Amino acid sequence: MKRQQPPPDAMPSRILELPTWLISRAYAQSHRLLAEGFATAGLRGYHYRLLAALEDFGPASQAALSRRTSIDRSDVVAALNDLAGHGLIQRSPDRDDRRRNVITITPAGIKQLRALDKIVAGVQEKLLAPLSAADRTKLIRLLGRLVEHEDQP
Amino acid sequence: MKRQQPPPDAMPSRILELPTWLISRAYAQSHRLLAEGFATAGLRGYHYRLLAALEDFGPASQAALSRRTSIDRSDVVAALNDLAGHGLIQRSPDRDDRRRNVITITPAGIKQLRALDKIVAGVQEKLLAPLSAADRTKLIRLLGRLVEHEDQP
DNA sequence: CTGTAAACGTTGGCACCGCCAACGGTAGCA
DNA sequence: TGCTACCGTTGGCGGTGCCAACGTTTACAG
Repeated sequence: MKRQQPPPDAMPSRILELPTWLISRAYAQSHRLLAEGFATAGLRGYHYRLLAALEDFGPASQAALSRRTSIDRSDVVAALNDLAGHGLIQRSPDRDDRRRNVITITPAGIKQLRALDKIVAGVQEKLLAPLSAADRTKLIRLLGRLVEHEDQP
Repeated sequence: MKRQQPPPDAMPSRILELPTWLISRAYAQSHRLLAEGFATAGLRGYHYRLLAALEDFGPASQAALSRRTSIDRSDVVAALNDLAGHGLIQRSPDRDDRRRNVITITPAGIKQLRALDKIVAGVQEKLLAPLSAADRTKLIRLLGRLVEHEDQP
């Protein structure tokens, strides 16, 4: 019985046990799953975040979207260009403040967002598959506490 | 009393509660801390992984290092170039197999690795600061179980 | 023994996410 | 009014992770 894929060599143990390493592995997995899912729609994580923010908060300026999604203003520009290209959002000048664009999600955008929501839910399921419901809750609580303290010096 | 930094707007809740989102936030934090630490030595995560593998397993070919660190062969080339430039490793042709280079960590490399180990340990501490010892153990176990199943179809 | 397959190092490229600097245009405020 | 801040946009950079292709060298099957 021969191994089909060459055996994955062991990493240095000092790294293998690091929390930072485990987190980076978990992130790699979740990123891979999400990217695969989003790619079926020709989109990426940024697009999902933006569409979700638009549905949750309604039409908004690009700067507001940047703040709400934690995506850099310049990256918002590019992602919105993509979304507009797919007809998922609409950009129009703000008549009350000529610095701004008002971004609106289109019906097609809402429809796409629904599909992405399903994909994202499926990814959570796949990612957490090895854990019981109780363990999932525990993990989420623990990660939440790590992340809460994000902006402390 | 005025806010020095503009208030961070809230993200869409559907995203804020996703395990994949929490993991990506945790990764961002740990990556930021590690990058800051490594940068003080002018190095990056790849370099640490390679030095650690060299110390743990002894001199090795680049392909072996690639497998042991899960860094792509082509990226190993570049990272080893950097390390050689800093005098932390030595590249020499393998006389028994002329396809290979033998990579050896230098005394300076070992010394640098010691410093990086300390930095990395400090980052674990900073990252896990919000958690009790028991919670840290729990988190590590849970993440370990997520990551174990990495290569399942 | 010979021809094919595999491994190796290297170059070059691409994607995603995140971040920063600078610009011209606009709005708000002292 | 003039200064400051905000806005959208362009262009760039870095870290991590991939993949394709190449010439060289080794290993293996016939």
